[in-house]
Amino acid sequence: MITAHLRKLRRRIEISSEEERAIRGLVSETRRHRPDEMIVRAGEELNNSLLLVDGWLARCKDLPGGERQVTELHVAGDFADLHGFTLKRLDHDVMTMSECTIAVVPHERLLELTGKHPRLGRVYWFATNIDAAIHREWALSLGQRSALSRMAHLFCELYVRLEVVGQASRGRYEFPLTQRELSECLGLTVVHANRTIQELRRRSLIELENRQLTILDRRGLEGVAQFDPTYLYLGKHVL
Amino acid sequence: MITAHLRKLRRRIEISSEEERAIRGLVSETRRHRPDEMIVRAGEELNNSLLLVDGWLARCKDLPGGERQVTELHVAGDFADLHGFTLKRLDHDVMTMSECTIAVVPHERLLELTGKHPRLGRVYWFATNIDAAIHREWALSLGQRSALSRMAHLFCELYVRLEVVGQASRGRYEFPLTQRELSECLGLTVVHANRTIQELRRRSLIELENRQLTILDRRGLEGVAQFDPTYLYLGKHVL
DNA sequence: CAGCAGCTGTAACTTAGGTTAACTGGAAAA
DNA sequence: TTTTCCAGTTAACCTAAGTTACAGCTGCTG
Repeated sequence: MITAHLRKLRRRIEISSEEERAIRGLVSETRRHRPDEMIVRAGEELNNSLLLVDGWLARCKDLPGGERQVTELHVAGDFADLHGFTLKRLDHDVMTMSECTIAVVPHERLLELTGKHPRLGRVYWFATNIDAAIHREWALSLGQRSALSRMAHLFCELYVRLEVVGQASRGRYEFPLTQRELSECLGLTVVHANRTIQELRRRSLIELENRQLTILDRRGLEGVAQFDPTYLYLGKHVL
Repeated sequence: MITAHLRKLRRRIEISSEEERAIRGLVSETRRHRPDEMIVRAGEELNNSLLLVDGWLARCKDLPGGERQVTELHVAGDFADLHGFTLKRLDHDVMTMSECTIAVVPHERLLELTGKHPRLGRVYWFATNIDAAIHREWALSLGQRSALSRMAHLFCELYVRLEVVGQASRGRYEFPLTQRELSECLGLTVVHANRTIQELRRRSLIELENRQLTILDRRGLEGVAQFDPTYLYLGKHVL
């Protein structure tokens, strides 16, 4: 059920089998959701955090005028709102971008876990800090990279993150977002997002059809993205 | 020495006097820095976190071409790199924006503190999660707000954060950044940042001279910023 | 199986913000 | 003093991205 999550953790730190057992005990129930559902609303009080087992989620922030910015995308193995454990209510919505399977983790269990295993407390603290590092990289993209470079960067980031959980290989992964949703990640209009996809296609860097993304030239794509995965903290880490 | 920090914490959560004593014991030494110094370099191994006692710091991310994005500004009472406690190395530089007084907190002491006081562990986890919430609000600004609204938003955010630590009142605070540095926060060129300041002045929303920012019309400024401080989590919080 | 809704693709035109470059004025060197 | 330097300012011009509008396609659903 939560193998992707453990795989993601183990890509960064050691987890003993006892710790693994404790982590597996976090989940109280699992749920299914249809695409385009809002599963956490900004401001509502939280008693659970949601561990994404399968599918894609987005953290969305909206302006009164309706403009939307996605601040992070989540894939299998990610906690979508682990920060809700300390924040108690979120400053953004969480929406499904595809069919999703979600494991519910009650905050009491997290409290108990981090009490019994202080190291796992630091591990999950670390996990929210990686989310923050991703936010910073997105801010760099939004503030300084061109539309083309920004989109290329997002495709590179997702490739790496999906590969960790075995959902990307041989330059391919399923990319369930519509162009509108993609444009909301990148701070572009749909029309310009479309032009930008065309340009990446024209340069033979990617293919994108039927929700399947194929990276034709990884080097080339990483080049236009100026992609450096250090910010994902993938090396082995001691906590 | 770290009164601003305690004031900031207490604005959000209860801190007992015993906890206060433990927190005061974190600091090993304090240092002074001149403006425009790099005090933490991206990637270097960290054994300390830095608590800003006085002055302004910025978290900077640079592109190979030299473009810089500031991902967060820090003022008195903030930990500049508390996330370094779990990340061990940063994905960004930390630079002084003014003369600064900085208290050094060794990671061993943080480890000891969070071991003895698990609640304070959650408090500091909470603190890094607020930084992430600020990152998200900046991403929303960078992706969706106009230059004018974005700059207004930054001025509003800083007013609230400085007021908490007693460094802003009656619509005024010291703003030590140059227009170049300000432009790097906002993802604008210096020239356009300048035009944008002019426009805020023309609308009688702010004055800015000799590194002093005066907000002439708080309502008006918050209006163009569409500022809602919820993301700063200022209410009382239980952990 | 008609009709609608949502996603994708294009084109024509507009605009916010970028670029380059030049000028000002004050403060620190010299 | 004079010189240098840098933050701030302004202007002229340019371009990446936004806007509006429409057409084609797919997949529902009634």
